[in-house]
Amino acid sequence: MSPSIKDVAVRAGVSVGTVSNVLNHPERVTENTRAAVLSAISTLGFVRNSSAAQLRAGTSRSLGLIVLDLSNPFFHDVARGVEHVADELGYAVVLCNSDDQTARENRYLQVLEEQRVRGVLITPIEVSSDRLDALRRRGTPAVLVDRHDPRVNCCSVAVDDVAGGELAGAHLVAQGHERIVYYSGPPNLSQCADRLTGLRRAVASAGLDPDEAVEVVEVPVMNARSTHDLARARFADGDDTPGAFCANDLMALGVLRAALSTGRRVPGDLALVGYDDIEFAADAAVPLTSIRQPTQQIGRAAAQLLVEECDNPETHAHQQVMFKPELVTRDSTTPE
Amino acid sequence: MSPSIKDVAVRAGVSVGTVSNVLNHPERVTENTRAAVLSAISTLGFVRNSSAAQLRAGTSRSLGLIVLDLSNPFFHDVARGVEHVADELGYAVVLCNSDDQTARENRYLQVLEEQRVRGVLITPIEVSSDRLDALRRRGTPAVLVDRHDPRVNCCSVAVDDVAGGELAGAHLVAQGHERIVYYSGPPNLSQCADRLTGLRRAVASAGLDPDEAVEVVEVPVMNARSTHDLARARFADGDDTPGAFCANDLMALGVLRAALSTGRRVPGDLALVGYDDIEFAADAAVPLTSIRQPTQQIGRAAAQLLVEECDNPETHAHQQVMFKPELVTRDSTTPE
DNA sequence: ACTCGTGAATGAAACGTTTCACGATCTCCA
DNA sequence: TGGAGATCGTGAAACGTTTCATTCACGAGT
Repeated sequence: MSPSIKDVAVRAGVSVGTVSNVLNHPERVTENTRAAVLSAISTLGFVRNSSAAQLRAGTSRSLGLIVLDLSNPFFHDVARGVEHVADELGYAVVLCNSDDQTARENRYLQVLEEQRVRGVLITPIEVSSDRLDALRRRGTPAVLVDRHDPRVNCCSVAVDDVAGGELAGAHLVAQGHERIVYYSGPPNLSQCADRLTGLRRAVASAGLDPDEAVEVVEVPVMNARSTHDLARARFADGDDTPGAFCANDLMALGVLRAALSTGRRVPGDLALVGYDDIEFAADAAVPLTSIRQPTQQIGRAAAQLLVEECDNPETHAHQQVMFKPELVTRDSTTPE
Repeated sequence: MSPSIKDVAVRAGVSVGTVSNVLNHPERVTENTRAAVLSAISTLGFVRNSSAAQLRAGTSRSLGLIVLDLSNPFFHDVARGVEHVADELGYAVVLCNSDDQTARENRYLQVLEEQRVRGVLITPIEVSSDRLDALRRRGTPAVLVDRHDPRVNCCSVAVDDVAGGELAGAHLVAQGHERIVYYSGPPNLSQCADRLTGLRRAVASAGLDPDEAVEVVEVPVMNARSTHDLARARFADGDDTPGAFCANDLMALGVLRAALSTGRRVPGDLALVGYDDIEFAADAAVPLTSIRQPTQQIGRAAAQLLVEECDNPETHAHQQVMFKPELVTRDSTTPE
């Protein structure tokens, strides 16, 4: 078995309390004894048992973060933001990937609660989850990431998707395109629906009729291949709509490839706007105009809200933070 | 404070030992008492305190996984493989991202050891790390991922990079290209060096002189943009080498864009091979021929080795597993 | 010489589990 | 009827920390 604080105490000729003080309150201990204890620690190779420490202390300094999909750069950046703030404030982050499976999400919530994390950051699969409600009822604060709670029962941090759609729409209209295809994901995803709302709003405020100017194409799986296949079929059928807006960049890359391989010039024949501004957007065959979300900031803000709630449970007031997205213009809409 | 096993015991009218049995050995307990205990648990909203459990049990059922860079799809897939196996064997995985910083790597090693994880899977920044040696000396098994230990002191799982380079080289030569540019990363990375070795070997065994047929271009940062800039400059200078092999797919995408934008046809004027077969390779402007590594399998194998060592510490013999990469042929080398 | 105050170290209690040797109760059969 | 098993449940000990009231040692001030 690995040596305990007791072994260290014996070796250094002091009591266990003193060893603990060296570890946690070095200033309470004399230079000499501290040195003796530290040397005992290193010769024995002592490593503190955090289970015991946390059991006694009753509370941990760690946060749980449950994201939908770590392979999505969006969530990866969010996580980075969270870790950064947590680091600064002396919290550890337990990173969990629910992979869009309710079973996994629930399991992780259970594990995090058993570990007595101070709080949880989560992009839930369903906005209202019994498991999550129970957690919060028992006193573990939670913050929603990239989602809003319809009943405003906890803090949340998200991005204004309507505004994002509006940015894209306004940009396309400003380039003179009066007909736009919107490649959407499943319409029950609020992100997809909101972006469409924004797009239609932009079109309307340019004096066009949204019902005529905007055509919605629902793509079942929001990836490049699936979108490519759909778009290619449309192009083969003679689709010559001059503008396209995609619910994410991967989809836009699919449309781009379909367009180029059917002899269309981008942006000459087709102006294309994506969403998310993923790293590769700038490096695509035609660099992609996209809507950038402040991903790291989302993570940072969420972590700050959570820690604030953990530290001041009584005075805390729930907040719904909403960031604004930003248009990044590249070759896919603006001729060089 | 949240209710403890004691509160549950009182509520259900049984002893704490019985509650513990319901939790851990349900078969030792009568149908009736089990029901009573479970109902007490749910009305009180009891959640087991894993610190206490682990403290008493002395050992945990969790593994640590430290990767270099979670934003790299390669490591993401490895992690997926690890989680899958761990799940099956009833282990939890603590996922850590060292982000290529020694300080972070050391901090995580410390945390994992304090948590008394059963074992650690790691892609270390330096192959020989004092911190890691110490960990293993104190009895926590470790397995190297995507690295080999020169002193064969622990298990490791990696991919044969020489073979990968050879595959790429043989393929390009078979297509009739007798001059090849190798876009390499920093040559002190064994991955880059090994792939070059393989490439030269393939060229040589086709009867060509490697020194003449292979030109090495060192790209300082292994991403798309940096490679694009370098390649574009070369193309502008009139480079007309018919074959190119890149140390990873992002670099290949950079070369691809540079080639297309300077009017070259791919594969007509330039045949291009990448490495890693990242998800986007198939969806690039010209779908990319690439060398696929069995990423998930790496993770699975590593996890299996680790668990094996954890379960049979005495009989265990260290193994160095080496996977073979695979050529995936797409349009960037084969005319349609 | 005596007390007081201060700073350092002590040691026992407590945290919430799991474990295990030990009772209690019941069943079955001689 | 009695005793041997088998089956359930009990309760105290133990895990390795942290905390905190207490003790100790040592100078300074009267």
